[in-house]
Amino acid sequence: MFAEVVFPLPVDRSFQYGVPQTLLPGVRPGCRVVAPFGRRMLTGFVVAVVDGPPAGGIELKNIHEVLDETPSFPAGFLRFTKELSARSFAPWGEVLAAALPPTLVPRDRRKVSWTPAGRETLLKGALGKRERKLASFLPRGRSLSPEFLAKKMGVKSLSSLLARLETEGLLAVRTTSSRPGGKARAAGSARTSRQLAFDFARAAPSATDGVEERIVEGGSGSFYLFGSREAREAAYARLVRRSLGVGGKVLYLAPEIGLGEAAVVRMKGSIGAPVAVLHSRLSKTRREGEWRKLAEGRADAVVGPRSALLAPLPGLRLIIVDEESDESYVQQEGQLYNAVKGARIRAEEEKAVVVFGSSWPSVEAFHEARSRGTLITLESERRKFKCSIVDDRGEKTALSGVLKQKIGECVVRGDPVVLFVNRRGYAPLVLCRRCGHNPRCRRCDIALSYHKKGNTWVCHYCGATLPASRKCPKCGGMLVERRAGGIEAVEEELKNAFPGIGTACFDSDSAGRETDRERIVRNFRKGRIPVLLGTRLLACRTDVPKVRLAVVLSPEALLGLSDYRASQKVSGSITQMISFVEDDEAAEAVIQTSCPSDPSIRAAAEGDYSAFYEAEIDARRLLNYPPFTHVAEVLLRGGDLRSLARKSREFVERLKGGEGTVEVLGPALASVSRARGLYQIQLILKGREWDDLDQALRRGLEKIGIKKSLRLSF
DNA sequence: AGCACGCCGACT
DNA sequence: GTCGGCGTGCTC
Repeated sequence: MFAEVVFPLPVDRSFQYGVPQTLLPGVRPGCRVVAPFGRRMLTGFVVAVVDGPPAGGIELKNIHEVLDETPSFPAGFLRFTKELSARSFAPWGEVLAAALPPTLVPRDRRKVSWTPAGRETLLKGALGKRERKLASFLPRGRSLSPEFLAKKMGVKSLSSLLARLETEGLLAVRTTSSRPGGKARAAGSARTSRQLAFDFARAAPSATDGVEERIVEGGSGSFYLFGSREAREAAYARLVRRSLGVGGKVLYLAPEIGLGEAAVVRMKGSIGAPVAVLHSRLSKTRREGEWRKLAEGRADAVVGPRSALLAPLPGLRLIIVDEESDESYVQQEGQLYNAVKGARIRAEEEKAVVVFGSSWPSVEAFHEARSRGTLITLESERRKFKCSIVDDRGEKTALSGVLKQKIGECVVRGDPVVLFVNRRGYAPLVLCRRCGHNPRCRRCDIALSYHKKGNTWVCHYCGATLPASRKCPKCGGMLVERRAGGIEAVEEELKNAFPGIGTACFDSDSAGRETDRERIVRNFRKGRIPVLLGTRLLACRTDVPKVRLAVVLSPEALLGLSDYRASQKVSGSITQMISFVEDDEAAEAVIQTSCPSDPSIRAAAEGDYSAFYEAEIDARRLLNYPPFTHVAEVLLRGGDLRSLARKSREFVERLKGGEGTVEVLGPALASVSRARGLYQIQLILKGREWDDLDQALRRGLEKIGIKKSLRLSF
């Protein structure tokens, strides 16, 4: 018998192993195994078991150990992840590893430390330059990993140095396995679970009857719920209850961690279903606990952000993807898959119903739902609050006079105000008055922003921080901040206009940790902060009480030029931000912008999705963008611009050498041409059929030894 | 990812 | 002239 195994490595293929007699009954698809790979021992996953040896007569190694008594992954989950990995260009093994808590994917870790002999030699000063440098990063008595040390020392590889010192007996290399002693531990104590609870008192619309029917039948299906948050949640409640009623499990995806938690909290009431929560910020042990709870069937539902897509849910019947158009679901740098696409695949492979929902859908999804007849428009009352647009061209200050007056009225009345400023820090650009130079990040091709708090220059791309200076580093001239209000500048202006006013900033600088964020929201709720300022970080919170006045400053700043999704992004963000306003005739939202006549801003202000959709879908049709074509955005990265450029041309050559027509834009330097010390070259591929694009990408990426990230439309 | 093999610059 | 850097390629 032979096993096909995939490993959590950037290697997109499986490897065959022999199965020794002693392990025979235990090796089944979905099991975690330990197997020799090169000269290492790795944890991998059995994806198939076959009788005959593979053709080609390669000498096979044997599986070393089986870690599971019951497979970690059921057959349906394997099918789902295989398809997800193929469609995302992400190695299957990496996807499977991402589906497990890290504690269940043991890895050998090497640590080096000085031996007594090494320490002695070092003290005597009998070692060379290199060795002394190593010693400065590796204190006596410490054990550190070779990778960590190499990074600290700014070297690509330390292997030869370490190997030599080891053979000389000066350095000790210890290999530790994170593998726990025994097999899968016994089921943990059934800690009190969270209660999944929607508000059932609210009369839900019968619009979802068809969906409920499908859930009860137990087939797969896909639907789109279009409507306000309140209307959607009422509908979700019905669907969740129906699904649990027939013994089906529920997967509920929400955009951000904060949102996920808030959603759980809001599901108060009771239907007695234990809910697990999964997100990457949980501690390793918590994550394992929640994972086991689900795998062992002790929880009926899971709530979480994109990563919860891979939660174990035996008997899954319903997947809800709320805020479908949210960017956080999308496959981006460092992220393996698109969670919206993944939800659909999972529903297909595991015979579940997937329900997407939003009050401002992505045009792609809306178009698809409409043409397939799976769009469900939820009845919502006409919104009552007023929304106006203020033109800020010609204003000298960040807050226009009109705006200040409105804020003043609220402050006097004691009504809380929320103000969205989509720019961190104080000034987004610092310029030298004499030579025009502006300080830029050393590792990224972007201007540093000035942050008054801490008096620093910050790179908003890589997070690098430098002490700010008043003088130009180039010519010594005076530096001036370009007055284009960051959140700190707006706060300052507010304090000048309303001396003594209480404010707080909700952004990644002032509210980096979740505890800070909760404290700010709590204080705001209690009325201790009359005006709350926030970036997009605040926009995705759902635990902020509604206000009488919400202000959106410069939403056009979110417009990335040359991005076909810009209108979608801007209008979606505005919709999210103005939803902080109470739905009342006396409440108001104000959008202050330098593009007051932009159609997508206007549509969002008026809450008129169909106006936005009709205009946008026409534009997409005219310019051959999704949903009428498929687009892949490819970002290639490398430290050396020359070889990167050469490789990107090679990539294009290979793309073109096949059947099917694929339009290639680029290669061109990305808008941020250098990030974290790496140059970035961008390509955009368009294809009428997904298959054309898929095959072209496969041809291009084959054996291309290059750092890449993809963003695929679906 | 990590580890081995193979080719060019700064040291004995 | 070697040592030791890192680009390239492979791992059942």
